[in-house]
Amino acid sequence: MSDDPPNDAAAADKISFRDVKAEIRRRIERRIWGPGELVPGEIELAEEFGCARATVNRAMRELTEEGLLDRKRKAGTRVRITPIRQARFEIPLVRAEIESAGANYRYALLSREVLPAPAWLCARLGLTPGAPALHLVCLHSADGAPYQHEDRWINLAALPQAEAADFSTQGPNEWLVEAVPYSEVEISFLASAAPADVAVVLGMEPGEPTFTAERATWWQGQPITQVRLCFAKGYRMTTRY
Amino acid sequence: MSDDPPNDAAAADKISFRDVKAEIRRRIERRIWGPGELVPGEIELAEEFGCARATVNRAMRELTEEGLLDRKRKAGTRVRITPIRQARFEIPLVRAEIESAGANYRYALLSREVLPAPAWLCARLGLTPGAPALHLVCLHSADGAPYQHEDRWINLAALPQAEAADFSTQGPNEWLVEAVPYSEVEISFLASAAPADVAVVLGMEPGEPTFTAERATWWQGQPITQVRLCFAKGYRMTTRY
DNA sequence: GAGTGGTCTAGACCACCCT
DNA sequence: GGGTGGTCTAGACCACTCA
Repeated sequence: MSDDPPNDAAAADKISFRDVKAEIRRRIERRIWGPGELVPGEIELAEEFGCARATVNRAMRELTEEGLLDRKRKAGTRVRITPIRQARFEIPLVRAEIESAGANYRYALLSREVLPAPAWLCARLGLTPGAPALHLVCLHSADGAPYQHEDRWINLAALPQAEAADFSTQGPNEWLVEAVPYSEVEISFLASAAPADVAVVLGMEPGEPTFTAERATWWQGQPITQVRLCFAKGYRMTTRY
Repeated sequence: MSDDPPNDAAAADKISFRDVKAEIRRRIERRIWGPGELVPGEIELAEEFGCARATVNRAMRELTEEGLLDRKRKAGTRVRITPIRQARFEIPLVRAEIESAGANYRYALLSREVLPAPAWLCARLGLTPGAPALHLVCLHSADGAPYQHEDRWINLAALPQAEAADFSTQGPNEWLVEAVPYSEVEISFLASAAPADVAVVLGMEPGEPTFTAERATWWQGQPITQVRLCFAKGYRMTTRY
């Protein structure tokens, strides 16, 4: 009862945009504001909550980003009829993914060759036919168990220094992150049948389903690399929202 | 030459947080500010750009969210050593996904039964054993071709009105979005071998790889539904970032 | 045309946390 | 301890778009 400490929820010091956000979210979830319904304007809400309009604005802006609201000038703000469900996945380096699971990471280079880029790769990345490419095949393991098979092509025209790089101890992924960070990426996830060579390495039967990621990367419009990652049996990509 | 229209890029009216964001991003991409490096403080940048600190703040806050920067009070702002690569996927209703591809959507209910929830389901959702559940199997087609097989369980203890709902023309997904919007979701993606019944429906061989999503849903802490979605051959989930 | 959201500003206070 | 980011405020102007 002494003086009130600034820690508990009851202390109504100043309204944060988080408070506003939470309250608005509550009203949507409890259907106080039903789907498709027009919600009060920023000024009105600012008065109700006793805060500045900017505070309400930030709250509603973030809720819009999260797919709960739909805002239009003049028309006002509405609760989305169908909330946009979106999930965010982090795309970690394999090493980080394995180590953060508390397992021991190991990397092995299975093959390396310099070839003219095959036709499908040129089509995929927009390469000039016959451009020199570095083809790498690698295995990433967790606690000694195969975890991910990596089949990578690097455009040597754009990244000639890759030819001199030593990929026997460092994975191409980590090398590339250092050499060409902040690039533009297209990524796909699919289920594929493990080709024989991949299956052998991952300890599966050929044709068994393998969770697969395909990633193509550009840097300032220039094609850099394309990779197919096949995960060992039982892999799942999970998230909450 | 009359008066200057406010349309072209050269018109330097007022600095937007977008401008600041783009410029900072440019400096990071071009390694003017290298990985791990400390970048100037908000006040300094605000002076450089000739704008308010709040403007710089918003720019840097968003770049932090996008995984390019790392901010700590007192320590200042640094370029992330390894940028966090993250991808955002929208989780659309199948119907929307199919129709937005310009195809004709069709829905069919394959089976429906009320059962006590099986043990695995209770474990997954945290249900009391023996709770009544509605089990639905459906098929979603695009232009007459099978697209997605849906195997769903609904917790009737939480959603008794589901038992009376007519799922012969409307998919459970759409019904649930109306009945229980804004719920909490855990979703996984994996590659699985198509079970015989699924394979038949999707026109695949049993055991063939199928891209699979598993989704569990709660509402205010209460388990609502669990679904396994198997996609037809060739499905990919793609995004750019 | 007018109302709503979108953004910028200038100033202020605070919390956190490195040196 | 002090510097940095985090946030709120009050006011202002603008752009879009609906009626």
